[in-house]
Amino acid sequence: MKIRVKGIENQGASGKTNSSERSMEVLQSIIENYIKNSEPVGSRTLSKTIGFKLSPATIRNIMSDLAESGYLIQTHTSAGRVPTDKAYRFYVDSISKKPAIPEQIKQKLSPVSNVQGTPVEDILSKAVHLLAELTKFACVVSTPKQSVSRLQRIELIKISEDRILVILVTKAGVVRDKIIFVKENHSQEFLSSVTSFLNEEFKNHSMQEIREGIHQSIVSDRHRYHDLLAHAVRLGKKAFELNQPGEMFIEGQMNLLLDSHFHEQSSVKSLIDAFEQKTAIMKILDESMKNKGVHIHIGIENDYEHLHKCSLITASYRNKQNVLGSIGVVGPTSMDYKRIISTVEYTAKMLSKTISEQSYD
Amino acid sequence: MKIRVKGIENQGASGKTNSSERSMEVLQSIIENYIKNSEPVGSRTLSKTIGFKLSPATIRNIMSDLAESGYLIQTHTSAGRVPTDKAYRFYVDSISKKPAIPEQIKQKLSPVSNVQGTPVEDILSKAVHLLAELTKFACVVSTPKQSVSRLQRIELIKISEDRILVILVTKAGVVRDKIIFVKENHSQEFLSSVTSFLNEEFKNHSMQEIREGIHQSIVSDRHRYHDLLAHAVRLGKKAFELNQPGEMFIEGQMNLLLDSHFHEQSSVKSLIDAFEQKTAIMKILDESMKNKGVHIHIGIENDYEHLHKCSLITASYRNKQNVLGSIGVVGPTSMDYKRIISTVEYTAKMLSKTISEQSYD
DNA sequence: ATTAGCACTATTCATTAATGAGTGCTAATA
DNA sequence: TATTAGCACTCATTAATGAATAGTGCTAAT
Repeated sequence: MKIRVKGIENQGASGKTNSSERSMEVLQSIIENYIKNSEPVGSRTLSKTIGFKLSPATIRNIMSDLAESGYLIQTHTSAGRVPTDKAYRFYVDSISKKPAIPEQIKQKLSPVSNVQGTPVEDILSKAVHLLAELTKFACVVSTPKQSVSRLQRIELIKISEDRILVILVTKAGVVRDKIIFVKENHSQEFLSSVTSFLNEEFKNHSMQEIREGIHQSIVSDRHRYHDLLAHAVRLGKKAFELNQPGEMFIEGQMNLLLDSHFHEQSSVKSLIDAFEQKTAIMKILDESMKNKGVHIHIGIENDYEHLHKCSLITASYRNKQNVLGSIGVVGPTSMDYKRIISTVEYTAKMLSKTISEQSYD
Repeated sequence: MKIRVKGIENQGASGKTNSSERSMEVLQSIIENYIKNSEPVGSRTLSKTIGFKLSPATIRNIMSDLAESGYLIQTHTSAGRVPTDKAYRFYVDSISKKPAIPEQIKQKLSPVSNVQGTPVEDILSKAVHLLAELTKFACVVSTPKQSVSRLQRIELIKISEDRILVILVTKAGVVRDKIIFVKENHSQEFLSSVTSFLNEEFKNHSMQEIREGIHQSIVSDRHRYHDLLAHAVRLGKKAFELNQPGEMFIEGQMNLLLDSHFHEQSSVKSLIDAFEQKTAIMKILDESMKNKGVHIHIGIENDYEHLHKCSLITASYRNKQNVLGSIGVVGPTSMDYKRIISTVEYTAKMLSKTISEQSYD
């Protein structure tokens, strides 16, 4: 008897559930049991938890089939079964209605929306910190991508004969600064003129646009006669050219090390590498910005090998205009998906709301 | 026979070392051995490592005395001896000449000084990251204290009818921003006037001074007739009032968890708490800013109980004018003090050099 | 189709014994 | 008198053993 796990067909109005439906239910129970107790689940235990509706023997048969189809594995002959990544994928895909957010979580996250005049970075850092406390896993958040952000204001401040401090304020409320080096010794007055020119010219344009368009729009012939503009071009180019790599805040790495699933030396080292490198996780966060909603990467689904024993749950946050970045949780593949997914989703929503309110539109 | 470990007196020009001198040498060997191998050291082993100049039996006697004076303990009857915090204190105090910085370390840290127009925060973050890689322990750095920093420039940027973005640039090169809420709807032109007024009035003053003096200097009667000033006072007060708590960057926490000394659950949890709380470590960093040179806190010497199994090595960094913050390493009490101390010292020196060059003086 | 029963397998746990590193003490030695 | 060799003793670590346990797979009965 082989049970087809995919391609379920409901066999009419029969009161009895057909076998593949039932085996899916069993699989679900196994997964939930394992998520809860982190221990291989056996047929007897399972028979109990589902209220003896099926005998251990029956369950054994079903389990055997599920194992054959790659949903379960045994750590050793006489052990219970453990869900595979394939099983988790099935599980999250089959989640239909998300649980309501418990009042307790809402309460805990309320500081995120309760901010007056706080820089965006601090809001993000607060959010990721709370998320880590709530989920007890490692959490990450990417700062708003500069390229999509639109310019609210640029300031050029003379620091010394050959150095100018550039401050960029984006609509999203992010302030970035850097120093540019120049050959000419401009006066602060002159810089102020350039500043107001650049502000007029580029306010509300995205950094990307500005960077790409800075030749055309300014160097266009109709302007070339003006000396100030020649300098403005040079300074502007320098000011906008650096595409700062997006940053990422990490919180609660230590939580993972307390988690029983990562107790083996090897996986701990993997994780440390993963967080050290950052790029892999950053890439996943970036990816998550492209589509709406919650994104789920389960174990082996991750491209980066060091994350093969982790699942990542991410969601993007945005202001009224743009998707800015995303926030996520890194935990063991056996995490409580329902809870984590809804928590991440809610956090991202709060974040979007708060940042939208603070955005300069 | 009791050996006085403190208050050594060299007994004249005798070619033979006296007994307390010798026991100090033995102690030193034990410590270095333990630092190297992380294993209780026994009399036989020690006799070997010092080239059989003393027999195991003699060493046993010395060890016994050292144990009695509180420099060594045994984990159990038949185990070798392990240095106590008191021993480490003796050890670091007796380090006379610091080892030269290996070329390799200099090389590794060179990116810290190799920065053009990088924000101070990024430099700090780079430095602490490299330090963590070098030492394989957790490292921390505090960002420049706002209170001692002197003002380079303030900018007020109108964001919306009731919100103004304040940007403070300090001489040390730190840019801080925050939003203040106002009742009046000031025009950007008006804000520019206030801005230039505040800049003239307060440039080069420390934040502390500004905060304390903002009543006297502006509200002084001779100015009161001017309407702009009344507003400038209000805005200025709001702009400067928030004493942002100093931040702290942490890197390499995970390193500690790989360290064999922290493998027991309890101490891991302690450490997590310590880093979660931050305040305790922050306090030590602050303390370290008060005096020059490297500061060493060994195990039990730390006020904060969760750090009783750690040693902290810290050193302050500065620009030409002020001590700005400090950087440090958190590791097990059995760390290689010589190496760590000189590495931290060197890093702080590089940091000071780089930041001084970038400072706006 | 389901289930009870049983043989079989592998882990876990406690017990035991052997090993070994290290000490402390005493007596011999330079 | 300071040092050392020798020996009895202690305690942790390790390996081996066996009992208990949890679980499976198969077969036969329902």
